[in-house]
Amino acid sequence: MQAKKKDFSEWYNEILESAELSDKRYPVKGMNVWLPYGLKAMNLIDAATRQYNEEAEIEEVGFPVLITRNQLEVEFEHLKGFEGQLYWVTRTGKEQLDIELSLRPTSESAIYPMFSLWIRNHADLPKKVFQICSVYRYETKHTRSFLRMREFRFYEAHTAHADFQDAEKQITAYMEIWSKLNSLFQIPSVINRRPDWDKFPGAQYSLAVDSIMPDGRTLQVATMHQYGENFSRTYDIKYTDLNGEQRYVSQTTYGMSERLLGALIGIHGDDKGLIFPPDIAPVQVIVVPIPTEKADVNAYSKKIHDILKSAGLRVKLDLRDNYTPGWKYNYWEMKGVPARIEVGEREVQGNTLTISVRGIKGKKTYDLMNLEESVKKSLKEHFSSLSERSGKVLKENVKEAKTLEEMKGQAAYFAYWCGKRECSDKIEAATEKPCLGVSVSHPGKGKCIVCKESGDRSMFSRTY
RNA sequence: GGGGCUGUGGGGUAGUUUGGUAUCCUACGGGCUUUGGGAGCCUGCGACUCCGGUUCAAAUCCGGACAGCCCCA
Repeated sequence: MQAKKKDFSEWYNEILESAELSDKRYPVKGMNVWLPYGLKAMNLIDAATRQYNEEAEIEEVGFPVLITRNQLEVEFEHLKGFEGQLYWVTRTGKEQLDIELSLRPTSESAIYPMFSLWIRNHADLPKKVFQICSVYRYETKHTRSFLRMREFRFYEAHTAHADFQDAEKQITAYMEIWSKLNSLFQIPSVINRRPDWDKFPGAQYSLAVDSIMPDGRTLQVATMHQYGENFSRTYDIKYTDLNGEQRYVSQTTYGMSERLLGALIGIHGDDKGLIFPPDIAPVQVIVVPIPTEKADVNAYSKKIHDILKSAGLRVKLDLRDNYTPGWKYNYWEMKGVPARIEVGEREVQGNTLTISVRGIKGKKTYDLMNLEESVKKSLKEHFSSLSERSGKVLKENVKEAKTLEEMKGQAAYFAYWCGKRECSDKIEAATEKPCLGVSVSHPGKGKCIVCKESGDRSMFSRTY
């Protein structure tokens, strides 16, 4: 396998294939096949998302993939943002369709006409829904597994509120959801408020979670948008307030995608392969027997497996006899399994188990009596070493810059910026790093790095 | 959006300049043997991206499509 630091891009491509996450040989550009192991990881991300949305009282819904031309052809800047990227269904096997249908690039235009029917009076508000679905964007010529696809798994929440203040509270709630999710993921990231010229089409403002990849580029993994009344005026979403007056709702949305998985792979992996955080690992514990004639290691391994399984852990027993134990160690390390239990003659005779934790050197021996707690302790050790490493990525790859010269390195940079496009253009021209906006998660005040007027700590980096 | 490079068994490749029998590694199937950090031997299966052109003859030369990678905007 390619060393991760030497050629991140090559490493990333290789690991997707050898860890059997995704098969990119499918003959349609930008559309890959989800393999079982990759899909399991993605489904675990789904599960966490579902849980936190439910806790935030956002209800899951499922909207159709097709959107009529009428729904889309509302005169509105939102659509202009996607115009060139739409896939159209224009005919059936035999005839042209009277009303052409588009594959959703995102679901505002699918959901909001329904909001307009559902929302009648103040008692219907706030209305909060989300869905997990595939979306379709015919955009880039440079596609990349999980990071830039023409079909990709999308998480989108849409809310409607009685007034702007309530909608603003929702943005805060989104940040809490992200923070819960990232307490599982440990993705080093910065939240930035996108410059006006780079916000989502139709939004009043957009906040983005930019994750930092090991090569110093950033990857946008989540966005939260304040729509205000921009969409409700277009899609006629009104309610009757307490005074009997008709009012437009204020709306918000957040979006995330399979990029989350791409970010997890990119951030945590090493030269041996993947490293999954325990909550996202399709297999948390692998049990590898070491065959010998002197003890029944398989029965002992099976016992360990069964105990852990009934304790609710995702555990697997590798009984294949055509591979050596050493081969299996490498294989499951490459697959990113957090903990490995080795069972040989010594363990059986001593009633012990040997645990090796991915990403930590050495092995530890525990008494079989303490099986469950030893494994859980090992998973905790795994998680804290993983989050320590990811904290270092943030420190090493996001630097404070006082001059343009300092911003020319291979990293992402914080610099003070006055907010004028003229200044950010100058920065980009000099450093090849576009402006990601004023940092919300790492705020600060100082003089603009270009014009010396007062400014805010802002982020600049090359992006994926 | 502009430019460059590349498509050979499942994966990685030699062969392409100079047209003529397609190489090796790995994976996979079968068999024997082995197993405390990627074992060994025997044996077997399997490929020139697609469409068109040039030619007695095309993996090789030409054109296009599709796909992948890289750089720039």
